[in-house]
Amino acid sequence: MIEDNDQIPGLDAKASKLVASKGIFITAPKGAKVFEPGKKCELFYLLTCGSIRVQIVAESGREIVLYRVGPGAACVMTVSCLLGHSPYSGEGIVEQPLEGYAIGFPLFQELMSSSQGFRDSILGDYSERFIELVEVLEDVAFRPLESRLAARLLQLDNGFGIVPCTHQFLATDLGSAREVISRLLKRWEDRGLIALERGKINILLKNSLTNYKDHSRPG
Amino acid sequence: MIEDNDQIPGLDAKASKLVASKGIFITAPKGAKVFEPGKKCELFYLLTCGSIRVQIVAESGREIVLYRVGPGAACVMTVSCLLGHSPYSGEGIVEQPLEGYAIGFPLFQELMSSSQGFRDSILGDYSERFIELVEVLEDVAFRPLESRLAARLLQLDNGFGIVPCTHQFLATDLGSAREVISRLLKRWEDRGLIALERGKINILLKNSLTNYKDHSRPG
DNA sequence: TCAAAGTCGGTGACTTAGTCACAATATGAT
DNA sequence: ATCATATTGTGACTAAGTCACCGACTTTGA
Repeated sequence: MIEDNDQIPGLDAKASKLVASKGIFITAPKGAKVFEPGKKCELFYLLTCGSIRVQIVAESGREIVLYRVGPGAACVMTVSCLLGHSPYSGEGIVEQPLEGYAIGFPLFQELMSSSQGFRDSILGDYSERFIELVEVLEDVAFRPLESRLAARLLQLDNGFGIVPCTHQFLATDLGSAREVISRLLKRWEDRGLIALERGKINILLKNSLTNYKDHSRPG
Repeated sequence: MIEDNDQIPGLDAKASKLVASKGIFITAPKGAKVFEPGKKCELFYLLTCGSIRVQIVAESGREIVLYRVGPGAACVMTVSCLLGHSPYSGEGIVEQPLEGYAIGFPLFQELMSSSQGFRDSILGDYSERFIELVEVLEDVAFRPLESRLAARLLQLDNGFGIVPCTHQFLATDLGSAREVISRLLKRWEDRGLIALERGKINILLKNSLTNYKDHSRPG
């Protein structure tokens, strides 16, 4: 539970109090499914800690990550579904163990009309997520997979040229298929750019990877 | 110019007056480019008539339509760029000859803080466009082109089984390439589903097209 | 009315990406 | 050690996009 003098990230004192008193305190473990495609949307989430990964899923199992939600940020897909009374089109997976408050539509509306700060933050989140979503679409539709994979590897580099993740993780992250990622990585290994281990990728020639990355887009 | 007793679609009387007095009245012919990738965003548009097609463009020239803006609707990409002070990531093309008002950031903010109706309409537009954008992403990333093409043809059917458009139009609309569309159409023509003419497609077997459409997704 | 320029559609050859069906190997738990 | 599971490797195939053309039709202007 939240202390009296604590605040919920993204809310002012008054709104925090309202949510803490009328909302439902919730927790969820890593991997839990917060919502899924087709399900009706009835609750809005305000996180105090943890994070949720929001993604779309194909029948084939292929996934594309849309954005991630943490404390102080609103899940705009949830807002859209609440406002439009439409079912979810994506799924929300707990990535970091979660704590926060769930509120119903009436309380959500009360916050929207009473708190300028809440309104602004929702609008700001929409604004940012929208730009990002367009970027995801551009990447998926136009940018060569090779370039995106190189960019992601460099991004995930922990500073020592080591990327601790599976091929499946990368495939999901980029909205591709595991086999395709495996083949690209294998080709780079054959050329000496990287070294592959189970669950780990070692970057040997950072500069060459950067070339691949930039070949079709700055990142 | 707008009459005193007219209103700008989507705005209440007071806001209309404000925009009509402080905004710049603009017109643009079909095909005009309202904004383009990389350009700074400084004006917000309120249309009284006409429409704008908002799309992203690849280096190769391939395009994907994100949404269309008409009277009473806000161009959410413009809102995002205004709020985030970021450059446009897509381009806006006039599809139906345009009339309306352009307002600067200060006036936009004044409307946002003074008019509850304006705020609500912006938020509502975000909410709808967001859902639609996710749908576009799902289609482009997961749904077979054949299915999407069939759906679009049936959608464009004027009721007499005639679709008056070029292959290039369909390609742009679906975010594909002209040659690919031409080949799919040719195959359907060989099988007797459609008949092709220059700038026109005749649907012969509606039911078979519906099968293709539904083979991977309801529309 | 004729020719040039532009638009529209067709085609082959090639590359990239995704799908399907497996096999092989590594890891961890019991 | 053995079994279940997770991870990776591979071949064969299909779908989609790219590139480089060509030819056929339309519009326009001299």
